[in-house]
Amino acid sequence: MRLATWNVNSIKARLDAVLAWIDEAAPDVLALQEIKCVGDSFPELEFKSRGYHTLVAGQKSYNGVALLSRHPFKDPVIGLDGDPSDEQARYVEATVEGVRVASIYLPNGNPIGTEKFNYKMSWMDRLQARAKILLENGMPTALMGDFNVIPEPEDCYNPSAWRNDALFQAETRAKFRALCWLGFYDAYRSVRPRAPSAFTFWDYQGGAWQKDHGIRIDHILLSATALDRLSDVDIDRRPRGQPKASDHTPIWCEISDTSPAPRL
DNA sequence: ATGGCCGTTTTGAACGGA
Repeated sequence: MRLATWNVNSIKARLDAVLAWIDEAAPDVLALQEIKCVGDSFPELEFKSRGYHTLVAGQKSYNGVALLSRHPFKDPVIGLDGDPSDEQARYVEATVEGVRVASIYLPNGNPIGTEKFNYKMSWMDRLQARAKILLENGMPTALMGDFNVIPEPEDCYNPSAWRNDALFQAETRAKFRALCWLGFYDAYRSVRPRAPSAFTFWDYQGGAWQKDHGIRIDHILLSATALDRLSDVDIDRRPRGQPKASDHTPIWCEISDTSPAPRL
């Protein structure tokens, strides 16, 4: 089963690019972020005609996440527990073929020292609480999306340029690591621990793409039971180089039906 | 100094992104 995630920065502006990518990459599940539309405006029919079910947590103008799947969804959950007053559409979760999958758009949190950063921190605490429940449920699980976290200095072109950014704060990175200590594994680094320039985002400004001044902030976190079935993972940089691209590019992984044989 | 963006919204300056 192939799982993928992509912050598309408006599904309306990116529809042709997303359709072209799923035709080529053929993911079984694609988690989308920043669809920037309400559920009624989501191009459900275009995906349905390609054999995909859709599950949408929409919001007008900002945020918005969705899941596409070739197989039916079971037990969908829209929204993240822990703050009933939170109206931002940043979380959707469901079971596909016995795997629990989530599409996550974690708050940006800039500038630091403001209510936006506090919101990011409390959102990460809520995600931690949800992740704990998912592990206790015991199903193989993939948390996929735009985490807005640069985990390590190697995950950005110039760490000093990000020192005062919410994406690279010690507190932000510590909460991301807490998810890992809980039992969620960074799929990309599990397979490619020292791959350089493993970026998923390049700013529109300053020729960042042309200079490869990127950051790795889109992640697939796998429970141990899902990691045990991981056979491949990669970042597909090609969509970022297309005209009218999103500032993010997709990352995907392959989960085998059974665990790969031990290499002894 | 070593850059210049993009998508959204009661269409045009403001906001959010990272």
